[in-house]
Amino acid sequence: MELDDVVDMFSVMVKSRPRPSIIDFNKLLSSIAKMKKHAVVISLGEQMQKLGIRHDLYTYSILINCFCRSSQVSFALALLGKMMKLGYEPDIVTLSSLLNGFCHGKRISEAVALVDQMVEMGYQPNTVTFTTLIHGLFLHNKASEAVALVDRMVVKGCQPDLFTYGAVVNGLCKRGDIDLALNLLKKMEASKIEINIVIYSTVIDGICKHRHANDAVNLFKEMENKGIRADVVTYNSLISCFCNYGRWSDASRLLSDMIERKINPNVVTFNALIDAFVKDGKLVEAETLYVDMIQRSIDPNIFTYSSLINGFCMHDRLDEAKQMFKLMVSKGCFPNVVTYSTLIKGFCKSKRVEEGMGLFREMSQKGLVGNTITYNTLIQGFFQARDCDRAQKVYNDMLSDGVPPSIMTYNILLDGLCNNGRIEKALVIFEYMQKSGIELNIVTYNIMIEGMCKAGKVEDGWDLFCSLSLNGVQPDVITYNTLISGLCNKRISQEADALFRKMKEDGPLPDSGTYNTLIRACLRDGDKAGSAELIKEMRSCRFAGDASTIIMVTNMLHEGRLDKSFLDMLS
DNA sequence: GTAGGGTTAG
Repeated sequence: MELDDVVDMFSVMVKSRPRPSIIDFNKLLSSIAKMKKHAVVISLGEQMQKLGIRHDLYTYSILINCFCRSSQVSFALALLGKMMKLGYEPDIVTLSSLLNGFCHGKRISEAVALVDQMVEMGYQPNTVTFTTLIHGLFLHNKASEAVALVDRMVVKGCQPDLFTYGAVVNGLCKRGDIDLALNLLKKMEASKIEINIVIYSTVIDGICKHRHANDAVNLFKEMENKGIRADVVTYNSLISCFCNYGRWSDASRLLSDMIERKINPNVVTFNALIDAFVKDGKLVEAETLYVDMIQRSIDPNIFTYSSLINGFCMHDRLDEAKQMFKLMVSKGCFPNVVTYSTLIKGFCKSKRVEEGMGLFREMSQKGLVGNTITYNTLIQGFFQARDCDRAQKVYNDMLSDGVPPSIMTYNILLDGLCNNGRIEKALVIFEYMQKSGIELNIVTYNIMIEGMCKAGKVEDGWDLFCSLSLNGVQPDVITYNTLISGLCNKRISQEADALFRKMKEDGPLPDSGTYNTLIRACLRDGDKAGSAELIKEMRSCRFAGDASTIIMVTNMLHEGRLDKSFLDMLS
């Protein structure tokens, strides 16, 4: 039955005489609660009150549960007080509802206290009570308390059931505590609780995400040897895991394996494969799978379309991306903020930021709210189009729309300003960031060091580099390369060499960029021996001359300033 | 007639 029908029935019941019993009203409220329409239940409860239809213990219990489910624990508590005044003693069910409310709100300490109070008041907590609290503890990142509670409930004579183990296993796997989860599987076997496929799939998925894929396959085999048959979800976890590691043949072997076993792949299976192919630049394969899934009568959904749109955008095939966008709408599958952001990014990357902005307005008109990523994309788009003012305006809009900037937002701002010759403005923002305790990452510093070097302020870049360790940030290869390049361009070769030595002593490994920058600097200085030395070292690290170095050497060759052996050395 | 959990994909 639909919600409307049930509500209609309520009005009929209210008018009919004699009035139906409170039990009938409770049944009706309960059915609405099962549809998760908690607000409706609450409002019908109020109407009953006004019409003089007295609540009983069950009515209160249902209403308290609905208040808790809709994050209005304080109202639930008020109702509990009211019902107790009327002489109704709450039972374990009502109190467990309340417990659930505390757990889902930010009141985990009250949840813990409630269970203690229940015991003091002579209630015997059951598996539902404990499971609810365990779930709450995981929600609040208190995994060890949750695990300890499983043991404590056993001590209190309450055997964990499948629900309890499900909650714990899931909580542990999400955190990557795989060993603890595996221990629990053993415990379940010892206490003769049948481990079902969902529990196994949970653990297999956890291993996929936090351990080696082969370990997941081993558990998969172990499970099947015990006579528990994998289902599509189990396969989906493994397939997406293999895809993430680029193990295409393993993934497709699993796909044919499941088809052969008549475990039908579903939309999730195909989405995992399509998305992974797209991200790896294999758009043709992704499109083939898309055709394949349609042939199997599996309907693409918003994930499928968004992945394919992303694929077209990555290859700058914006017309096809837009076509796919229109297609999904025509199929009744409506784009969300991710779909729009993907498309907006495609347009921005293609220097068509105005069209990106148009899409942003379109999505806002449809009631979709841009998130941090959406705004970041547009800000970056305007900077790339050298329109600092519009970029700045989008940033201001972001703040006034209440969307929180991330460190990525700031990095985009700093980078955009630096690249558009507005280093002074970037410095103001950078100082603001330092003062307001925003956690800067190495990318932030790299942007500023590069900006300073480009603006001819290599000394400032050097100072900033020296401040890194004070701020607890490790320089990476880009930091070194940027500063080395800045020093070379300023013809401060000795400092550049010193930095290169420091890098080799206690920094990240030099890469091709490091060597090429130094080699070009040597050549500019006319230091043939030094550059030959560096080239030798670079080659021994299996790097080769890059385009700018080769062009430079070729030019010098033509000018007769170098002999041909130099070019040969480079590659 | 009232309470709890768990798996996959952007």
